[in-house]
Amino acid sequence: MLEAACPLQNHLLTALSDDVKGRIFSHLERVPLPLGAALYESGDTLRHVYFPTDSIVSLLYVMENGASAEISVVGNEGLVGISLFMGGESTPSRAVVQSAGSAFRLAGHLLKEEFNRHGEMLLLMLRYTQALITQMSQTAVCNRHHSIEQQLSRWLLLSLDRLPTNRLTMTQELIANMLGVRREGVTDAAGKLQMLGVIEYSRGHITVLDRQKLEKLSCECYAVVKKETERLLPYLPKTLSAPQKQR
Amino acid sequence: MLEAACPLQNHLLTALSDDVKGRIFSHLERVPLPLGAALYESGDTLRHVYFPTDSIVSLLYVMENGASAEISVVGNEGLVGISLFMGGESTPSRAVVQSAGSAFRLAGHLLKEEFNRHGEMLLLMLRYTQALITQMSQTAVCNRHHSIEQQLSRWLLLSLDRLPTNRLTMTQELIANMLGVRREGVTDAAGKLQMLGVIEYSRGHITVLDRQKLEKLSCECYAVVKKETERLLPYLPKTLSAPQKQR
DNA sequence: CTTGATATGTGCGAAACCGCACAGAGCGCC
DNA sequence: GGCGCTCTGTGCGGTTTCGCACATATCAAG
Repeated sequence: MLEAACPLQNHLLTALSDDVKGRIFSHLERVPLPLGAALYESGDTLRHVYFPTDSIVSLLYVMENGASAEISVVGNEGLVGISLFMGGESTPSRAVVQSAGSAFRLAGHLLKEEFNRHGEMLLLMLRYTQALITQMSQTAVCNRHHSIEQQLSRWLLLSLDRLPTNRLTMTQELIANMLGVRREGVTDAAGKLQMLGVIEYSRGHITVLDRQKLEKLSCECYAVVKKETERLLPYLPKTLSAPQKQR
Repeated sequence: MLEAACPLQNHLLTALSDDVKGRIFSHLERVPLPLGAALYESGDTLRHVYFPTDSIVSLLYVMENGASAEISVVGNEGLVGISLFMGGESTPSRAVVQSAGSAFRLAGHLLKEEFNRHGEMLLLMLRYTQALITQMSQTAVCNRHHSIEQQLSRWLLLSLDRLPTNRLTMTQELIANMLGVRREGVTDAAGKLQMLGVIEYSRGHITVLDRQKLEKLSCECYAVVKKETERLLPYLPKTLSAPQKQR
């Protein structure tokens, strides 16, 4: 399991040329990301960007009354902290570790330095940002039009794509917070999926048994985002889940 | 009404230095935007960016079954077509004129040329893009958590901020399409707002009578986006609605 | 094995929203 | 002035989701 310690597990880092890697990689610092940790809070001035390897980070907005909603999700296909190079240095959202693991972080000024060379780093970051925008847009659509069951399916697929296994460590309560719905609603939807033999779960662990069925149960939102992301970032591995996953 | 013909009515264009204006302005082409016109469809390769002056453009996603949802809205504070400089050249969304008026358009290659000088145009575009991201995020949150009445209020405020008057030309049917809800739901909500003396409407025209009340009836989403936009783009006029509007 | 904490299951009434059907109201046009 | 189109109002049953209360199940630690 040394892989988890390799920056190349992050697709964006892999996509960089040797030239850029030479300048950047020695400054990458591996940080463990425990479940629930906040990489930044709403309004925080960012000091680092994070490139997840085997972890997943949720960007979510927390309302005044405490309710929350996930805006987008970032795993080894992306990075956390786009506002650093977009110019704002902060956002009204919160970044929370949804699946424990590691990430490599880079000091903000070093990222900006590389970004301001106006080479491939800039191109890569902007294309990734557009992919992220697509995901956020589709989240808005999904929140408007689709059932909890469809949204849960989409959410499971998003997580699955960013993990090396079929097994998520995640309580229904936490999923409910991400989706911005009641825990009971998630229990219902998960119960149906289990009944259909698509997933299997118990006390904070969910195993996806039939990915194809899950994709059918999900709404079009998942496919739209996936397709657009592959178009925007074609040099990234298609799906890291391509090889058979162990159950 | 010569103002409508001036590029300086667009806040982004105004914010550019004389240097950049000198290079850009002679290539700006004024185009009328009639209600309902589509500046681009899902997947279209963009050829121009549009800087609205007195028009409003909605970015929305149309689902396979025909239902739709507004992702964000662009008026004289922004531009339509960010995917041109973000690198994708297209998006899965659709840009539709929500309020008739004019815009100035610029050929895509000229915008990219200026963008690739890596000067203020780049900084400005990226900051605007971050503001747009905030708006999209908040749309997702709003779709999840808030009532039609709150969302209608927010939507009216967003439109109001981008118009020179208090009067919108807009049927409830169209608003329903934007919000992704039933027309009857909008009728109900609008009826309540009228009852409260906040708005007045008839056959495709809505007049906002009491903006303050409207802000109170709206959810926090409007204020969050507005505040963040002002932070990101401080050189833009605070609110173009500052001077008294005629009724 | 017991206890306690956490995770999940279930039931029930209330609310919001939907889909549909149709009635009325305002406006343009002949 | 009347016809026809569009826009708005209203009612009704059905579904989804919510909020709350509480029951049950699983796991870890003593």
